[in-house]
Amino acid sequence: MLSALKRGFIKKGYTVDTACDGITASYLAETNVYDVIVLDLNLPKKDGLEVLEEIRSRNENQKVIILSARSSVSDKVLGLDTGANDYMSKPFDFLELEARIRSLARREYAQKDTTLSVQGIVINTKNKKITVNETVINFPPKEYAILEYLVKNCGKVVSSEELIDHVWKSDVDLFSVSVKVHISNIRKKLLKLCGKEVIKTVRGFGYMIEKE
Amino acid sequence: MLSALKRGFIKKGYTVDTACDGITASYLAETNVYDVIVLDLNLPKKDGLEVLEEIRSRNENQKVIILSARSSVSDKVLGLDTGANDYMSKPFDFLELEARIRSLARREYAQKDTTLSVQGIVINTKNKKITVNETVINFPPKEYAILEYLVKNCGKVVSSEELIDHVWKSDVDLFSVSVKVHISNIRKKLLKLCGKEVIKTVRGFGYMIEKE
DNA sequence: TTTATAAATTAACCTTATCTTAATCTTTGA
DNA sequence: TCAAAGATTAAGATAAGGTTAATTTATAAA
Repeated sequence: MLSALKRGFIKKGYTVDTACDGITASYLAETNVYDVIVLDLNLPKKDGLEVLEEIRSRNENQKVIILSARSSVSDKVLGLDTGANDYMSKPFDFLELEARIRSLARREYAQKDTTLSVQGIVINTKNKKITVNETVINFPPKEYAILEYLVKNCGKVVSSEELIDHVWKSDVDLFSVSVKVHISNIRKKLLKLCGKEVIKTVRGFGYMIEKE
Repeated sequence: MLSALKRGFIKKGYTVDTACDGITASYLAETNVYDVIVLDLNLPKKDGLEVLEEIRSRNENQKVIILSARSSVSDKVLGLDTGANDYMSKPFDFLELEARIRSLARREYAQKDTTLSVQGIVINTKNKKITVNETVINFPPKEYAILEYLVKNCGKVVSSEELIDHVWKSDVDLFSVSVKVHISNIRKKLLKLCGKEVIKTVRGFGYMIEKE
């Protein structure tokens, strides 16, 4: 069934990783970023619910659909309460599974297509354009990514380390010096158009854009 | 069925609004903020899917579970693709519906709790702001960390060594003198706004903030 | 491929908030 | 009363963050 599902999803254009046992599943979930994880409960080596618990403890937002032969209400309730986002009992229909995956993934995708906005800054995440007071400014990639992350997390202090984690590729080893320079350059551009300091420094903690 | 569900959920401690037709449903969804909306597709006056589309266009993040007599795969796929987060076909089990609601609502709740508070001191761990009697004060990193630790452990005596362990990086070798100075500075600021000593000294043991 | 251009990073230097230390003063309990 | 624990103050040390300019790296055009 595993390979049949994989073939089916690849045909539909998805990128798929598979695991034959619980330990591999848990390892893959830890080391990769997935839109959705389809998790069979009946796994060798490590129980599916245990895998789910590990996934959930590591990442509150990971989307997980449980696939299980157990179809009783109590099994479903247990699965959902352990942290699954959805539960399908076998036998299931491929099209329904796909629709449920789409439904779970939609929100993440949808977010990418929307515009974010705060304090007069409007970010179109689709075409990567940033508008401030009707003026469209071109931000280079890193500056764009930093500003987008700050706007997405407005109202929260974001540390340099957090920025580096999210904006840079995971393999780079970078000093926060670079962040300072980028922040400085972003501020310069914003100040010209906003007339006020949008990015605040919270000394010792990081940077923040206030929520209105 | 509507009133039976309502009674059931209220008994479980949920707060529930109900609507008997599509127009009312759409209106309620527009004018209120709900953790989850359970939406029957077969509604008088306005079709459920139409209501769903309106909800979704207004709020990308609203959680919606469809409840429907139509149980074919194509109906489910249509419902989920229109923007539902989940789909249950009748007849359904109340406990399963509740578990699915919990599953959808879980994530929102998880994010909400970012403030600690005791004795009129409110600490927002997200933006690192400390509010005392409506006044926001800026605490430097060490002072902030010490106060946060004391508030987190209010009602318990915290020794200087414990503070050093938790507030300072593990590699520093520090005398407790520094803690004393920080405590003194924190007290000075709090006293100005509280009018009372919030941090008590327990001679020989450490410091404590009383639990109310 | 080479060249021109833009972008990212590093380095150097500056300012200043914050931290620590030491000296001194105050409180507490035997 | 008097040690010991704790509090306070102020001064020097430290580290966080900002800015500018130079260097390196990536990207696009010829």
